[in-house]
Parts: sequence; C-alpha cells; structure tokens
Amino acid sequence: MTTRWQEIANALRDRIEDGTYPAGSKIPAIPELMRDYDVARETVRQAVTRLANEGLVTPLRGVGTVVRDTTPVQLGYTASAPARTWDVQTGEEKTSDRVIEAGWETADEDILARLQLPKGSQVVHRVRHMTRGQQIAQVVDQWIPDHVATAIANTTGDDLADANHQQSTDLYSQMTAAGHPPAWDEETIRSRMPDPDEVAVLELPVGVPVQITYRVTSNDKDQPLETATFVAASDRMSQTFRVPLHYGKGE
Amino acid sequence: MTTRWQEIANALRDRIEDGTYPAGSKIPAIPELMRDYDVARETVRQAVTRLANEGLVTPLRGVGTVVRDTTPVQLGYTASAPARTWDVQTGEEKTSDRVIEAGWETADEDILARLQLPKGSQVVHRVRHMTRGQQIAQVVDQWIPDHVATAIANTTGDDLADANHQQSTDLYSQMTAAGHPPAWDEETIRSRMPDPDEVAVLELPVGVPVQITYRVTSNDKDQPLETATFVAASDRMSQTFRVPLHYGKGE
DNA sequence: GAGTGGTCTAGACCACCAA
DNA sequence: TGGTGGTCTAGACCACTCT
Repeated sequence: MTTRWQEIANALRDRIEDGTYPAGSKIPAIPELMRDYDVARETVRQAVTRLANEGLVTPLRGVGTVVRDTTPVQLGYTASAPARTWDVQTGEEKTSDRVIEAGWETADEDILARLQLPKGSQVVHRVRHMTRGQQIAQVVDQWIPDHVATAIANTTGDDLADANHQQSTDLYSQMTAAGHPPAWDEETIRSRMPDPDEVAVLELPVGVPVQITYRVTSNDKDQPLETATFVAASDRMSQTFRVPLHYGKGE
Repeated sequence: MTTRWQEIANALRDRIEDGTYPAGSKIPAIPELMRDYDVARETVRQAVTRLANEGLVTPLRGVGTVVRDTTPVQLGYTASAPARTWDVQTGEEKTSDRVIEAGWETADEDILARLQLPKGSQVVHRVRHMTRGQQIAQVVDQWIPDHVATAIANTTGDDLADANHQQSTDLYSQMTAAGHPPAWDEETIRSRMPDPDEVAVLELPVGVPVQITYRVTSNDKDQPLETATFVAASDRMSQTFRVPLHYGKGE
C-alpha cells in the first residue's frame, strides 16, 4: 500500500533524480501540487517534508522548495591521497582550525577508559572548530592527559590549556618535541542524525547526518597520549584512510 | 520563536535523555499528549515525527512509540582491536557474508576511474549481503578487473562471476594465490540519509543514516586490483581503523 | 473491542521574501 | 502586495496489535 503522500514524494523524487528538477531549481509550489494531485495542503507538505528529510530538497519560506546539490563527494580517486583529507569537491576554499575553549578538568568515565587513566585524573580539554569557507565543518573535543600536557608545557612553553595561546605547530609535533612521539592512532567511525545543538553549531540543513569519529592516539608502548571526538557535517566532510595490507609476505 | 510542536519535542527529548523514558520504554500515547499539552493530534504527531527522524524513537502501530537504544557503539576501546571489526555491542550474534549476485558487465565511468581501466573494459560485478543476526547490516557492491578475475579462475578454479560457486577463502587470499597480492587499500567514508531502496533492503528505521565506504585495493605498484562500495546501516555498523604515524624517527 | 499510531481534509493564520 | 512555506485545528477514517 502506498499512501497519497508517498505517491507524491516518489513522483517528485523521480523527477529530481532524472533531472527534470535539477539541483538549484525549484519543485512546484505547494498550491500547485495541491491542484495537480487534488489533495489537501498537509498531504503535500508531508511529501515535501519527507524529501527534505532525505536530504534532497530544502524548503525556503517566501522562496520555494529548492533541489539540493547532492553530487557525491567521491571525487579525486587519486591513489596517492594523504591519510586524512578535506573533500576535494569545492576546491580552494579557505580552511581554518581554531581552539574555542581550553582548560583543565576532571575526566569523566568514558574519557578515563579511552586514556587508560585512574579515576579522578586531571586532563586538558580543548574544543576546536574546523571551518571551511564560512561554515563550521567539524567540531572537535580533545582530551590530553596531565603528564603529556605538562611535558609539552615544560619543553615548548606552549600551554595547551590556554585557548588564547594559539599554537602554530600541531599537537603531534609538540608531543614529539616533548618526548612523547605518537606511534599510531585508532579511529572508530559511525554516523547518526544530529541533535538540535549540533544542528545549530554546524548549521545543518534538514536531512544531513553527522559523522562521528572517536580517536585514540598512542605511543609505541600502546600508552594513550590523546583522545578526541570529531563531529562532522557529513555533507561537508569525508574521510579517507590508507590501509596497509599484509599478503604475499609469509602470511 | 519556538513553536508548539518544538516545545513538545524538546520536552520529550529531555525526558528521554535524562532517563525518564529509558530505552525500550514507551513515551505517552498521542491522545494523552494531546490532553497534556492541549493541542491537536497533528501537532503531537509533528513532534513525535521529529524525534523519530532524529533516531530517538520508533512509533509502532498498535503498540506505542518506543524509545530506541542509542547507546553509543564505541565500546571496546582495546588498543589491540583488529583493523576492521563488527560492533562489539551485541556480542555473539551470528554473522554471515553471502554473494547475492555475480556476473560480467561493462564497467561504467565511475568504476573505470577507480580501477584505472580504459573505456569499455569488462569487469566482474558482485553484490554481497553481510548480515548480523536476522538483519542485513551491510550491502557490498564489488568490481574486479578482467585480468585479476581471470588469473584467479586459472589458478584456483574459483569463478568469481558465479554466485552459486561459494568461495570459502576470501578474495584477498585468492588474489594472492593468483599472483596479485594486494599491498594496501584506500577507503573513503561518508554518510547520508538512505534512499527508499536502501530503507527496504536494510530494514532501516526512520532516522537512521547509511554509512558509505568506497574502497580501492591496489598492489605494491599502485595498480588497482579491486574496488567496492559498502552501504552500511549506521546503527548496526561502525568501522575502526588503526593508523600508523611517523613521528620521532627523522620526520 | 479497545487502544495504538498513520493518513487526510478544509480551512485558518502566521512568517518570510521579492517585486 | 501577492506568493512562498510553516504551523495548527477539529474531526474523520484506516491499519495494526493485543487481549
């Protein structure tokens, strides 16, 4: 059984996918769809809302319902991509990475587990915003254990817990300088629909999920040096990994 | 300005998050919410629909609107996790990996680019379903160039283009046996809302995005041996990568 | 059968944008 | 000012589940 609003949604989706309504154009206005399909306003709205939740269109008050550009981000299949890249799609937009908040805090249970620290441990907590163009593409929560942050402060003079003290060099280099070179990290990726806070910060359109990355960075003795949680707008970010395999060499 | 339905959605979300309505329980029925907030039926439905689209609840006809278990999948922060794992969350459920379709086809533009093949090249195309428990967790589309598939057929006798010919050994081992050992792969991950087909195949609840992985596997001369597109239900799958870093050793 | 959610209507009012 | 989408109502009927 397909309902009335599903019929309408399917018909509109077909026309979006076959190019009848190309990206940037508008689908017919609600009153027009009401006449076309001889249904009530709310029925049309149900259909349009569905398409919005699929990420296909963005309704704009006073303007119309415009078709979004959902071009797959999968451009740039160069075999030599770096381990972690921004999307190639939009080319030369300006990117930045700013520390918004920083300070000491008592780590909660989750962070303690990730960093393998005893209960009550102090850590440096930093919040970073990574932007591309005018929009925030990614929010990063980062935690660094006491002894690592202190070592960096003593060696390089950089106070990680001070948001105004902008570090020019990246954290991994600072760790290395402080005698804690990172050897590997482990990244776990999942995605889900955003909560209202995330919608606000990332300025997410309806129907765009967030991609979450949990990272733990460790040294060559498998001792955690840092952990971070990345929350990325999935229409602005993708991640690429290069994974070494071990075949044909005695395995 | 917060609208009436947003108020209701926010109130319900708060109670879900603070544990008043724990996972598996039901939020109040629509008629009850109508009385509580003194609004019309559609207004309540709007609020509930929103929560469903956020992935927090699943309305069930004849039953009620139940709170979904959104426990983060981030369990198992063992520093020694394998490069690619199923979620640890649900423990010992049975998993399977079945070839649903297989055959030769002329590769389209996208696949040609990934495999660095000339126009008109023939490839083996396989569709696999990876299930956990009763549900399909992941759909895999896989393409293998002519010369690799032929080499495997000649060496091992396994016909990749035959869905009924179930291979017991995995593809990477078959490649290695056929003289094409894979050296590394590159995986690009993004996520988006599912289209209706994906909703049907993966039996996705409302509000659950799909996580897409594009993989290209290459040999030590950077020649592509295989490419695949994974479409995973993001509430059933997460991916973990272990990334080697290069600090403190002359860099 | 009683209770749940799902669809749909006809009409109203509001917020927003562009000419 | 006229057209766009967004919210809300009061009521109806339907599909489904459980007892």
